[in-house]
Amino acid sequence: MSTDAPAAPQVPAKPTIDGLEARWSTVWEEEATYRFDPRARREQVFSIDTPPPTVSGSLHMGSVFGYVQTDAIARYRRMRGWELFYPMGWDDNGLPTERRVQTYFGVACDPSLPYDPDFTPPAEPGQSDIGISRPNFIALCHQLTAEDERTFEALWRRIGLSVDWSRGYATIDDRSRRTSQRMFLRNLSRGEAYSSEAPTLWDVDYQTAVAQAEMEDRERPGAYHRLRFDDIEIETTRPELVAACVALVAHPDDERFADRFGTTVRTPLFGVEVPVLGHHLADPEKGSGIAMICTFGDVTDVVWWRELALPTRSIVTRSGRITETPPPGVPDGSAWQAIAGSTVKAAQRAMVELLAASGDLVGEPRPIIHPVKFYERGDRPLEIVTSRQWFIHNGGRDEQLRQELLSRATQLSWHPPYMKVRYDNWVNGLNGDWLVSRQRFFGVPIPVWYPLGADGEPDHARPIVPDESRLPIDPTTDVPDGYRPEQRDTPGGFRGDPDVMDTWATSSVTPHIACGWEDDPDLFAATFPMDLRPQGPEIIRTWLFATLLRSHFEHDAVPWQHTTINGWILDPDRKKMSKSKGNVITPMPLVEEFGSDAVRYWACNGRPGTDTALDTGIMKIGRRLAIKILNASKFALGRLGDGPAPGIDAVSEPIDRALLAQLAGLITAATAAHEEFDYARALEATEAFFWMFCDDYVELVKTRAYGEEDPAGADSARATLGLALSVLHRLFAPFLPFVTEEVWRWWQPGSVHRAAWPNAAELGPHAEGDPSVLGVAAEVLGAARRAKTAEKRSMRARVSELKVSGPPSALAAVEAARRDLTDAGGVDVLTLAEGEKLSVSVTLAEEG
RNA sequence: GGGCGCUUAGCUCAGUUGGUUAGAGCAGCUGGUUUACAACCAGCAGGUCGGGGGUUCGAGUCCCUCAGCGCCCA
Repeated sequence: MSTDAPAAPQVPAKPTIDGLEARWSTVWEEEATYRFDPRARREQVFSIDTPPPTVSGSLHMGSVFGYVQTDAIARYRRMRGWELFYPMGWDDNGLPTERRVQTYFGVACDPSLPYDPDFTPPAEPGQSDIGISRPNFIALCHQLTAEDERTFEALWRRIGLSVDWSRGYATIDDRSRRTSQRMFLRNLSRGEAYSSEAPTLWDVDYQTAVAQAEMEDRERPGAYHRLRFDDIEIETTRPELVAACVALVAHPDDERFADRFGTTVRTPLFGVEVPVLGHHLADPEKGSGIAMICTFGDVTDVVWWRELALPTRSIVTRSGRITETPPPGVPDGSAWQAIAGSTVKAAQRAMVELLAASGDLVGEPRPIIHPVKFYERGDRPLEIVTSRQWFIHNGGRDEQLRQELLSRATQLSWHPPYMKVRYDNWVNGLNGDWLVSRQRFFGVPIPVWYPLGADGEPDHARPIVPDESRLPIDPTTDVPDGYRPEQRDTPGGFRGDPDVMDTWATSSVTPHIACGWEDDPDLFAATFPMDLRPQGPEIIRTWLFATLLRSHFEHDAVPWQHTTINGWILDPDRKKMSKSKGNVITPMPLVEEFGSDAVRYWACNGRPGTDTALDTGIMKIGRRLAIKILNASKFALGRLGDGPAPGIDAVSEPIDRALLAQLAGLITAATAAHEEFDYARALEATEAFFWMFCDDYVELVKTRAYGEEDPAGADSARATLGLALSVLHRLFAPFLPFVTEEVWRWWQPGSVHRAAWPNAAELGPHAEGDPSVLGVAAEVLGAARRAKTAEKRSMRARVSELKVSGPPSALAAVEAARRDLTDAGGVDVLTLAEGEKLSVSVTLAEEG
């Protein structure tokens, strides 16, 4: 705060809220209002792990919603005196960017092509994608995300996020790649990361492995086919996998098959001998009670295959086609030739025809609707293929770790608390380790190489890791220490891991990227563990969980103290807003129509964690509120005269003391709400008080504040107006940063956003005073207004007599406010009489 | 199928340990403009708190149950 002597207010003749965004965001940038002071000590810092927006995603009101709520929290904490560490990152690595680049430019990445330094993308995407090299493709990813990031930053500045823009990062930049790779190597060295050749969920279109967290169920039509294996009939929805069958399985307690366990049967068409086995996961109620196990039809097959130690007969390739040659033990006969090389769908048709012809299909296929697993961004059902992948332990196969992670989450304060259940559900439902490798291009490379034996085969058990000082590296172009570039892919040489990491593997270290883990120890010590992680509910299972996991391993601690989970944004018809539904609404037109403060008002009206409909009606109210603040401030400051407002000692009138007592209650309530991260309640309380202040208090004291007859009474009113205005400006500042900055700078030094949060102690002894006088006076004034309205008279009509009856306390309050009441109500004669309840009778003067 | 949340005025929503006659804004209706604000002001009207049952002196609030909506997980 400045030490300048208070000066007379400088109020523009015709204030407006239009254009405030451009003016003040420029000033904030120049004055570095939101710049983090790195000299701050940890106990002074409030650090926020801001979600890096996916820049390739569409900008919509859902983005604005959560970020504005967090900004209101940040602004409150800053005014409370915390040094805010509030950086913003961009999530640009990963498949969304690849997809966007592909469609935007009409290109496709082909890693087999050489780099073309002269490549320029076509102005318009052509009929078919142009194949380009991996370096060319990545260059286009960088080019497009840079543009997207400029658009996002412009919106965030326009909407008034108090982010320190000097501390930005992108999840693909050097710092993020270094941090992400370093964390991976730490996981690897402690045995928390490992690679394994294993069946994994696989998207046949994107040709990449997919993690459990990226998978979703979709209802799809299918059919049960009843197939004969010798004398046993099984039911399956995937008859095309008969060739991949390795066993039949029934529940061990199922008496129907008691004498068959341990025997074998032959598969139809192929005649492969397979055992009949028992396993508790077989559901006696489902189909005929006995199922075929294939490698691999679904995740249960994988469990059976592993736990029953079955052989592997994979027939589905990474591209989603049946292999050209049959797996070991399966005859290459006419049945095989009918499906070899065809798509899974075509293979199913062919198999059903053959099975029907051979009589092994019993009856007609029975159509059903059943859940099928899809990659969340994919179009075809996931297959399960065997490939070498990297995993990180996550408790899915380790009960002790699972319990540790459940317990770790209890060290976090969840706002609202019930959101923690989603985390618990997720952790309890994990059924395997976290698959972090992806067979994609625009991501953080897995930072390892493999030594090649004399036969040219890689030794995956002994990966070569770089020294941390070399990070970030790209093992497909960088060379491990002790090797020469020519040794790449040669016997006795080395090979770089071609994969990149799951985008969440990098997003899960955003606290480390932002806080400068290992790069800037002082900054890290001042900001980590962070104070707050704000985020959406849909990424509790991914972002929140993975970040907690990494911090658990690396620091044996939670990465933040608090997490706030925002609600969904719904379209005006209360449907979830999402790109796929095509109901997204872009923010900029709304910001332009209503103003940033108004859009922020709407967002801050959404309760923490509560889904909120897009409602321009609320924005209109926000706009009116901002204008009202402008006008009321102009008026009240105008009443202060040519000099500064009188000090608190000038407050003497009971009604003024009552206003300040109520104001003290407001400060206490708003502060308590903010402490609970309940910005919406703080806004609601402040807004309600403000309208009362304008409609009742200001109306009552406006005449007295002129001060022509009673200088002491005028000073009391002016001092109170000044105090109330100062407090209200600050209480509104987290929500309406532009209009509050505007009015604050008419009469106060510095920025309202660096001003001290109001404290009831500022109001001195008045904070403890009797607030009731104002309420009684407002009630009496209301009676006079009602009478005038009932008579269809102007509010300026004179009241010839106002009779108030009521208990002594009420009469004392009316007496204390007598002059303000007669001024504001236009009352000629005010008489008091004792009575049971407060009642008012009004006699209006004759018209004319 | 399991979990979580929601259901209060025509609309959007508050309602914090159970406690006077259930609130706000918007929309509606009736009025009012010379002296901060018509992007304004004053006032009015509008609800068996989703249905049913229970606990209690007392239930929008706690318990059970049913229905509908939404989300997450199978």
